[in-house]
Amino acid sequence: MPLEIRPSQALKLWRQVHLDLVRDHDADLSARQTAILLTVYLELPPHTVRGLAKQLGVTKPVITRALDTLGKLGLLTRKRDEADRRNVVIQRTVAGALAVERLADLVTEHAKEIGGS
Amino acid sequence: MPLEIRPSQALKLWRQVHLDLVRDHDADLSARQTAILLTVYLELPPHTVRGLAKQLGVTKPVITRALDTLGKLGLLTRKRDEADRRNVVIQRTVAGALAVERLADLVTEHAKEIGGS
DNA sequence: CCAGATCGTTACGGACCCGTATCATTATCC
DNA sequence: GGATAATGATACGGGTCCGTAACGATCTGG
Repeated sequence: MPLEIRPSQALKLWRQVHLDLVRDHDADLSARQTAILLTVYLELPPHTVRGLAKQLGVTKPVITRALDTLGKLGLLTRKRDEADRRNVVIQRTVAGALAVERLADLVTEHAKEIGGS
Repeated sequence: MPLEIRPSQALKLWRQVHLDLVRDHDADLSARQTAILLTVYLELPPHTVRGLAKQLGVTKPVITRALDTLGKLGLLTRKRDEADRRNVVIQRTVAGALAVERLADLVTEHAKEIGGS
């Protein structure tokens, strides 16, 4: 049973959520940062810089810089992989989980407000 | 009949669409630009710089710069209001309508892929 | 008319992000 | 061990955006 959304509903939803994100002057993540954050919190670990770069179709420095920013915001952490010390494992944080949860609530709340017209 | 989305579905949808937006190296609009674009195309005209600034809760220069970028991309146009020449009216374009439509399709397509688990 | 208000834009200094190229560290394989 | 490969981080030059403050153009009211 797929999720049924009509184009007009999708646009209304997209707009309302983005309005909230813009008005909430704290969390203004770029599309890349959002994609990284959600990938780390939705997909099974482990997550590496290389793996994320491949999934997003971008270069490694892009991931490194995004991790710098997301780490500064406390939304995730980096740790050396002790098995293979070349790798860096990206780990979740409490603050990050809360931010993801808040985003989920934001979307679902606005979905409720959108009539099925 | 409200639109029913559970939090886990919302997050999957948000991630998949953002992954597509990141991989599509053309249209990487910021959250503010997206909010402006969708407001212009979903809400009734006329749209002014001041009105958009108030709706988004940001300052006027932010809107001006976003309109510069969106205009350079051909997604909308500015026109002097002849009745009150202090005002600037933001108008839609064919390319902008297509971009909005493409975004709507992107969201609805990914919604279909998300199982109702 | 002319002072004041309103509208959108521009100037400026600073911060962030990008893509390419390069680097330091670590593992692999003969 | 030593050459090679792989990983993530960094350097650099360039572009975009931000927030505050100022600006020119235009309307309004006495």
